[in-house]
Amino acid sequence: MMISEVLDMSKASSSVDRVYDRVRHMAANFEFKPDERINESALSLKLGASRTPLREALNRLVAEGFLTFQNGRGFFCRSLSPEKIVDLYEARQAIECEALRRSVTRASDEEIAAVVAYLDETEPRYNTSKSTVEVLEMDEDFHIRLAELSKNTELVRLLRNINDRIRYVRLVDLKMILAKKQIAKNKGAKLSAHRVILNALAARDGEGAVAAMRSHIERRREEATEAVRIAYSQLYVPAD
Amino acid sequence: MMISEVLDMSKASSSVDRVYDRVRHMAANFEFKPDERINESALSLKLGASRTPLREALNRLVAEGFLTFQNGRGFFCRSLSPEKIVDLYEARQAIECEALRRSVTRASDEEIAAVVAYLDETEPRYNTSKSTVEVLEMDEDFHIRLAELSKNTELVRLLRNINDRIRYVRLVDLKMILAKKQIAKNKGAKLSAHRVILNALAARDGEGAVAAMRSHIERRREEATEAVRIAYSQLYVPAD
DNA sequence: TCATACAGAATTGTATACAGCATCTTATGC
DNA sequence: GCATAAGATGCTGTATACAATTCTGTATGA
Repeated sequence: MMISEVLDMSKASSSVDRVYDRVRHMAANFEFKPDERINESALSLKLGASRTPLREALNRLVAEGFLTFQNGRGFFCRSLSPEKIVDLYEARQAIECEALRRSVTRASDEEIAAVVAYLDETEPRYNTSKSTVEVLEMDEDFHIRLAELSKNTELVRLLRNINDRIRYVRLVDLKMILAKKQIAKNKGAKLSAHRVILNALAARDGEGAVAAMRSHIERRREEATEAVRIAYSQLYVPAD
Repeated sequence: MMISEVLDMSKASSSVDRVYDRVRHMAANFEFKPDERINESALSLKLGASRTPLREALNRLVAEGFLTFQNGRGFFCRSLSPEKIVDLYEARQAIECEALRRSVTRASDEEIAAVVAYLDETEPRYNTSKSTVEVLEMDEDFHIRLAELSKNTELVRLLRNINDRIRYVRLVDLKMILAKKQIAKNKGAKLSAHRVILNALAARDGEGAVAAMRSHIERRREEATEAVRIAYSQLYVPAD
């Protein structure tokens, strides 16, 4: 038996799965423009699969909120509006605060310590990294690990979905923040928002942790309208 | 031009949509047993459509959490476990409390009054109705109307999804409550939980409203484990 | 100039076919 | 009697075909 056969736990991922991953990534990053109609034949050709598995993937993505569907007219990229993004930020607050509330009683000291260790490890790169994509990935990863402490798989699932749907705007927002050099001001003296949340959780201070999380996300939510405006301008100008 | 053409806004719903509605209903009500494998050919025959639109509908339902999917083995009904149901109740708390928090500043007095009117109208039937299905529908409807006051379509969407996924267990739970005659005790003197939440919202008392909502749902969450046990026994005995 | 109607092209919606797995049955050896 | 292997069966995964619908571009009339 070959080593590759032993290591291959991927269940020989199907055509639908491959197509799904690709299209989801494309939709998340607005490689389809907002409200753009998706041509099934062209896309299936580009992805090297027939329309049948493509349409199955597209249907999944509609249910996940990445695409929309109109009878007889086919699939479209989701629209991009400040209202929609604000809605998602609020949903994120709901999910993450609830998760935190549950984590206070359900997460062991060891599990919390593991997230602290992750924060210790990644924090240096936070302020030095030139890649906004990398920074955002670390940020998302932290929030997911934190949410997982709640032991509630549904909350984690919802958070993953929401994160992926606001990723593009968050990326723009992050660039905006870096451009304004707000990071530099925050560096050093003040504890990072993540650290504050985690300290409160470790101290089993539910109210404090939730309050810190709420205001942490609230800050970004308030920037959403401007971030969407910038996102639009980025989407409709030649790539840099 | 015929009147029917003018009135027909239904866009001649497609085969996928019809199949989707039917299968979603079946899955919500556990007409498929937990973890049961779904035979596509048999089901497509039963629903009068070919496998192609059926599979598109099934893929949507996987993304919505009603079904699961395993590569090469096909589609299965979701499993039914106390842990999963508790997770969903907690997600519901997160969503509904967040919606309430937003409604405090966003709902007009008139909009709140409309929900009060709905409560006034339906409340008499609450304690008299023999149909648990009707009672649950009224309850769900109230919660949706309340959530809509937040003007956050994403929260409403999430709540709809969660409600549909816990409906079967809630129905069992409701029968359990009625059997114990807890309704009779609550009738009269005490304000209904819905009334308390709505009063707090009308008074713009966000903290009070959220606290009332949280404990309202919490009470049901605590019964989830027993309700799931009963649900299981109902599913695996001859229908009454 | 604008609106409308029509024909052709393009695209979607669904059925069907078939290859490839997974599962079940039966047979065989221990 | 039990475990295992081989063959048969049934189901899933995907491609393709074609019907039905929508879209596009052009021509016609007010």
